[in-house]
Amino acid sequence: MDRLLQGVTIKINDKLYVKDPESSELGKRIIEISIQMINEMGFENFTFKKLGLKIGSNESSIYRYFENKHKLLLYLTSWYWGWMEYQMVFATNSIKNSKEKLLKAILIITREVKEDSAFSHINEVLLNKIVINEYSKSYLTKEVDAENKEGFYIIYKRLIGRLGEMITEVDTDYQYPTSLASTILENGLHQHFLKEHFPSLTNCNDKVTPTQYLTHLVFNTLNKKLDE
Amino acid sequence: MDRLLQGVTIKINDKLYVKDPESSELGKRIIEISIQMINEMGFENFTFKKLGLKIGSNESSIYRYFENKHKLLLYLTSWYWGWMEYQMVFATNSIKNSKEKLLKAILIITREVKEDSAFSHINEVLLNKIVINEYSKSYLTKEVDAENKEGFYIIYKRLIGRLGEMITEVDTDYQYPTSLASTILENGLHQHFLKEHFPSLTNCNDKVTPTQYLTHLVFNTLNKKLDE
DNA sequence: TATTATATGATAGTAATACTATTATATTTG
DNA sequence: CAAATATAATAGTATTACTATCATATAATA
Repeated sequence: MDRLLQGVTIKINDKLYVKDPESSELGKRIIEISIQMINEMGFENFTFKKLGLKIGSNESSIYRYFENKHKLLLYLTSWYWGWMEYQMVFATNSIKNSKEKLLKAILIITREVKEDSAFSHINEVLLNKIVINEYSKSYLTKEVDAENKEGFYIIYKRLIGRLGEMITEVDTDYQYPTSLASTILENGLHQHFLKEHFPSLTNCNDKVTPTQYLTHLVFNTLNKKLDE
Repeated sequence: MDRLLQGVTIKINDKLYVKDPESSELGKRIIEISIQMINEMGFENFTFKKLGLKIGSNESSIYRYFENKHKLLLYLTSWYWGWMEYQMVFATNSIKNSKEKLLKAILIITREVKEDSAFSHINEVLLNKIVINEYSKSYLTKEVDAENKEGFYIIYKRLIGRLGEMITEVDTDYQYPTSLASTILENGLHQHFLKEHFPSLTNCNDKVTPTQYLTHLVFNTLNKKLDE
């Protein structure tokens, strides 16, 4: 899995950056260190000035890569969903059985990322945490419709589309495949958040994963038990 | 329903305000107009200065009621969840049948608020929209654990607790009642958001409500069909 | 009625944020 | 070697998120 990633690059909407951060060392450092910093201090407290200070570069140089930190967040989260999509497609492609396929997809999407692939400047473990804690902020804005039109969320939408299709393959009669796909993605993140900060609001814990909960939810809803 | 609300007040954690906004005309205006403004411009663009300007009061006077806009958001959303809890408890109390009870609870929690009760300065229709668009921001912060300890989320937690109990009453063997309760609350809001901004990511629309989707999800998961 | 709290308003000020603009310098490429 | 390009340094602006101080209006009490 990891090795195969070497040759793969995730294509991000080029309106999200001024200059492609993949095109230079500084750009890559911006990505690498911003992931660390957003994790440590949270998106609200993170600023380009602080980032510049930490990477020993200038604030103005960072603005040559990203218009503002909101676009940077969109860039990072797009990368994450692109990476998820790649993994999901790759891992499910060869699976013939539609239930097994969906099962695998849910696993990939809702599991906690525990290992950094170490093949790029992007730390997927930290990025997963960023997505859990900050992703909603990228669309819960007054600009969401305009940005949606610009295509800033296409990867996320494509991923949900694919997952929705897998759901339909398991149960053609199910009336809410797209909603359910959205629920899996979004509530997957949410259950991880609850586990960490509101343990009394979830049954997920050290033993029970969000994946288990959501898998159970999905397969019962589709009325197709795993052992059927 | 509405009439009964007249005598009921929702008790909010008093650490959320400096001075109780219910205790004065200015306080009530702060609440009333801030709900309007957060709706119009979004939480990020909303400031106490702008609020002061609009209500013909002084920025410094608003700070005498709320430390900052984050606390104001917590106050507003706490009120909302308290109002939801009241409605839910009131409407389900007399229902003996546990399935019907849960059905009703889900309806109340996930339906779109369409009418303002007009008995207070709080516009519940707008407040519902605020909760849909801004609630996550109240807990997706680095301060969440500290604020949770302060009890800023108790009403929300209590509501989920109650809903979780209702789920257990319907199916004692179900392993994830709390997670499912959280999913109903959170994904209820999310499906409303998707309906509005990402119609391609949901099956909810003018004809199909988030309530229908979630009701179907819950009762299938609990393996107890409504017509059983 | 005079005194005194209390609430609100007006003004000023600070540090930080989120940028934009300009100029200088270093590095790469043709 | 010249020219283009990337980055750094510095300065400056409007806005935000406050804090502090003082003035004034209104209400409560002696």
